[in-house]
Amino acid sequence: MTNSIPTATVARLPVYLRCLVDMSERQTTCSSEQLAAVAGVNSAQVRKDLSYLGSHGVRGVGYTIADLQEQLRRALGLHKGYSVVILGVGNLGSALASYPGFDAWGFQVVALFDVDPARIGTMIGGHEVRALSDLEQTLSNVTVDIGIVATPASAAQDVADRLVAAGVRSILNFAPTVLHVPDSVKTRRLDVSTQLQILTYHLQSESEDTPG
Amino acid sequence: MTNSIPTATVARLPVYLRCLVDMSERQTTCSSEQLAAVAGVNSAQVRKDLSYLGSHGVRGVGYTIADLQEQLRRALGLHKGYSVVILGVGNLGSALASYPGFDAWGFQVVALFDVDPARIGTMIGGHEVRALSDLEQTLSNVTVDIGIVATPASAAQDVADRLVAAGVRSILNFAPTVLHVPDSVKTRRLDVSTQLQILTYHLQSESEDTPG
DNA sequence: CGTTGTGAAGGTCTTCACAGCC
DNA sequence: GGCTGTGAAGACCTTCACAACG
Repeated sequence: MTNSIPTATVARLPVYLRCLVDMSERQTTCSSEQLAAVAGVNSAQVRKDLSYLGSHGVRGVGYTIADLQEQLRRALGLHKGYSVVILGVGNLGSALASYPGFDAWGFQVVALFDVDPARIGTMIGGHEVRALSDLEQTLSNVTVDIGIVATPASAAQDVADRLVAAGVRSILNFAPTVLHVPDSVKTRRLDVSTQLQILTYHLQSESEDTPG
Repeated sequence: MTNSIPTATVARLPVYLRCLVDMSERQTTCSSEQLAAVAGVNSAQVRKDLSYLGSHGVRGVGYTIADLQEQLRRALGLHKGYSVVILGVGNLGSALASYPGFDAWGFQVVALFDVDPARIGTMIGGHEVRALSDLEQTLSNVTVDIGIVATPASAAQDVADRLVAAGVRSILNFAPTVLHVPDSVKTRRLDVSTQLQILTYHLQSESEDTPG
């Protein structure tokens, strides 16, 4: 299947999906214009994005919400289930371990890891925290699709290397670091301070524009 | 100052800054090639990005790390301090309230809010949790630069509206929702499930390519 | 000699605008 | 009539490649 969807489109599909789930409580059909308004994009964008999934709209009417949801879930691979491990259970990792959004989208947390002896053996969100040194052991027994790195920046690359060595193909990185991994492994960064700094750029560039 | 930096560049500047902070422990100077390797981008990209800040490199040598850090901080507005409020102190909001990265970059958390009576009045990360109904009152007494929305999706738009009405210009949104705000207000989304779904797209599109 | 700064080329993404269809 | 699907245009972003320079 050479049906590759442009990156920019892929990044919007989860947004559309969520909007459709919301909408489905109120309507069964929706136009590209409506979806665009809710998702905060241009309607031509929506139509072009959806056309990569194959054309499932009806001219003069719009899209059937239920069908479109199904298409999106299929395109994003959400009809399968995925297993997840969380590395590092400090404040953020603990919060993630209890995050209800995993279940809701078919992700199953299979293990938590940390290096802190005070945390190892404790239960968080229904899972026992294991020693990080047991990572390889655990990954040899269970298939893990996604590793979530919630360690301090200093430990992130090491942990990522070990995940990669153990065959994990996807990493969600909360540490404020760029991870270096083979091309075959996909990583996404979710870094609070980077995003804050992008906001401060705009805050300050506005105040610069103020005439003196 | 019509010195506007392209969006794509602005998004990379925080990454460069962090890389330079790391590097500064080991060296005083660095080439675009080196910075590019660490930041995971092309070296021409680095040079072009940095050229928007004005040209501060030395041919044949590279950039002085300390100077470049200073330029980046200035461009991102980090020489000023910013005040932050956190809306919603569930798992995620609580974790954020204790996040050391705020202080490190000059952000000051000035208040936490929640609707849950069991949480109101408790202390988290050295701050007392206030009733969300006191939001307007508080914002009329203190200038707040950035609102961090860590509420459930269902409350996010309401909270955002109230922040905007109270004059907050920047919002960091952890709720899995697209916020609708005036153009003058900047928002950034940091949504775990969106990012996970982008990862699953790649996981599944690979397995599709496997010849049958 | 090594590295920057940048014009030009090449991609990718977004938006327009309208034919085609229900 | 209303809305989709899409070619074409335009905006934006990245990469190349090399002159300029310390």
